[in-house]
Amino acid sequence: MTRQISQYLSVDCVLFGYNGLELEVLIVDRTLNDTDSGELIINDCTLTGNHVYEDEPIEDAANRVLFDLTGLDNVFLEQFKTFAHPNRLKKPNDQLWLKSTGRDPEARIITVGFYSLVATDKVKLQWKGRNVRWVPVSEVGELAFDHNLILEEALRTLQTRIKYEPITFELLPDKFTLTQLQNVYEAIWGIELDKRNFRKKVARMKYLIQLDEKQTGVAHKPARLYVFSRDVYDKTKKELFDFTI
Amino acid sequence: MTRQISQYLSVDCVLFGYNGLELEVLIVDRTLNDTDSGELIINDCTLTGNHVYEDEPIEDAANRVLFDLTGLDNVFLEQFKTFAHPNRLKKPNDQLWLKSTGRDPEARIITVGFYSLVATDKVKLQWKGRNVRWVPVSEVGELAFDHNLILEEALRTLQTRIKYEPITFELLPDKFTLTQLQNVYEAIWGIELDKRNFRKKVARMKYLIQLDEKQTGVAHKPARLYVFSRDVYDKTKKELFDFTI
DNA sequence: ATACTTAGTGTTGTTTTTACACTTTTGATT
DNA sequence: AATCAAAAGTGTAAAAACAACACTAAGTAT
Repeated sequence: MTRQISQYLSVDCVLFGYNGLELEVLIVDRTLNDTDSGELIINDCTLTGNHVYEDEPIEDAANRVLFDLTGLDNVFLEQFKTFAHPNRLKKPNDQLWLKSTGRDPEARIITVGFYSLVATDKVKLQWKGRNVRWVPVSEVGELAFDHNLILEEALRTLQTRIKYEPITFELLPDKFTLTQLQNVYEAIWGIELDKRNFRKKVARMKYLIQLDEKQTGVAHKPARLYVFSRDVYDKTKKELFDFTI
Repeated sequence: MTRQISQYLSVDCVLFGYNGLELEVLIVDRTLNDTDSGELIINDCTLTGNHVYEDEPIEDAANRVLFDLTGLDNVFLEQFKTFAHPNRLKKPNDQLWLKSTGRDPEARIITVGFYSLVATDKVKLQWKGRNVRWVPVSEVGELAFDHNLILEEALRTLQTRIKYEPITFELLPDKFTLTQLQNVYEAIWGIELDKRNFRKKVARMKYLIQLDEKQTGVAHKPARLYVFSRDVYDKTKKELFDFTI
């Protein structure tokens, strides 16, 4: 009994990473060869998406995509928007892609957009033999389907969400320095922040725990390392859902 | 040529209103009679949702539901989450509903959740002869399908969103008093706010314009009326996307 | 005239924000 | 051993925002 694939529902995961310098997004190269001539007919880039099995919740499908890619479970993952425009897959190349995977090119395919944050150095990437690579968000070119739109919305969501929720450390190693943390905010917002004010602000966040450890192997004064404590965060969040408008 | 309905895609609109006292949500009573005996077999309540036409963007479908209900165009409307669990419509009553509208009860039906804010006194409600009524959110009982879950998520989204975006006046008449505005926040959050601090805070919001008008027909000191200026808001929003974490 | 009801207002102490520049600590180089 | 390079780490003062708190004003109803 093989598992049935939904013919009209898919998930796309906008997988954000951080290389110490820029915000990156995971891009898949997809090539399609003509079945007869073997000639290359399409060479497109896309976000990492996938089908959903008929009996599979969409959150599970998104997690499956992430697990297949990164080998990681428990990656930060959040649904942000659903894309269902009737013409979203009606460009000629889109239609070829659908046909090549046995889909009905007339069907209205709905995709639920998730975004995800991973520490790029935590993972060894692989995906079904396809070439996947990190691309700085600012250098992403034209993507197939409506994936440029999806990326744009995901980025907007991320930029807003980090104002109110401490999720940026998901892009960093478990132990990180305050400068690294500041760099993440700067990379996501594309602006510079004041170092002293930034540090005063994070000093108030009880869930950022200073360790008795320092950076090693750097050719300058080594920075102190910090970890994020989910326990402390959950506790303070429960105490204080900030109601002031 | 009749317009085709999508067999697997729907929208649900969580329509929030405010009665001057409590936050309310629009609920539809649905009854189903046995085709043979005419006997009432189901009497369920649901949120206001509908099918999506095959050639219709989901935003249009959601706006159509709102227009059919309220006669209003340009109502505040925002997509907040998509519900696609494979078992979301597998309860016995859900299956009866699907059959009664000619749907395949086996199909996996995806619903995109929108929420919407309307000033209840702006609208005369009607919906295809069905009984629709405002119910205080705190008094909503068991709903059919997964609509209790959808309502819960919509409310959570609303509670969060009003912290950062001025959308509360959508629940009020065009001209409103500061007390009314404060009451809306209190109703949505279920807490009380300090009147003086609240007024100091809104005084800083340049997009709340004080009119040279006062309330009439009240048996006490009449309050000044205010309007929301979208122009001013859009301008200040562009100037200041608040980057501080 | 009086009572009732909601509108509207100010102060003080505390916390947060913003703007801004120099010293410290390490490894690398000579 | 001395110097250099590079990033870490730190404080202050003025302005703004926040939090707690109670009385007077202005209109209708009787």
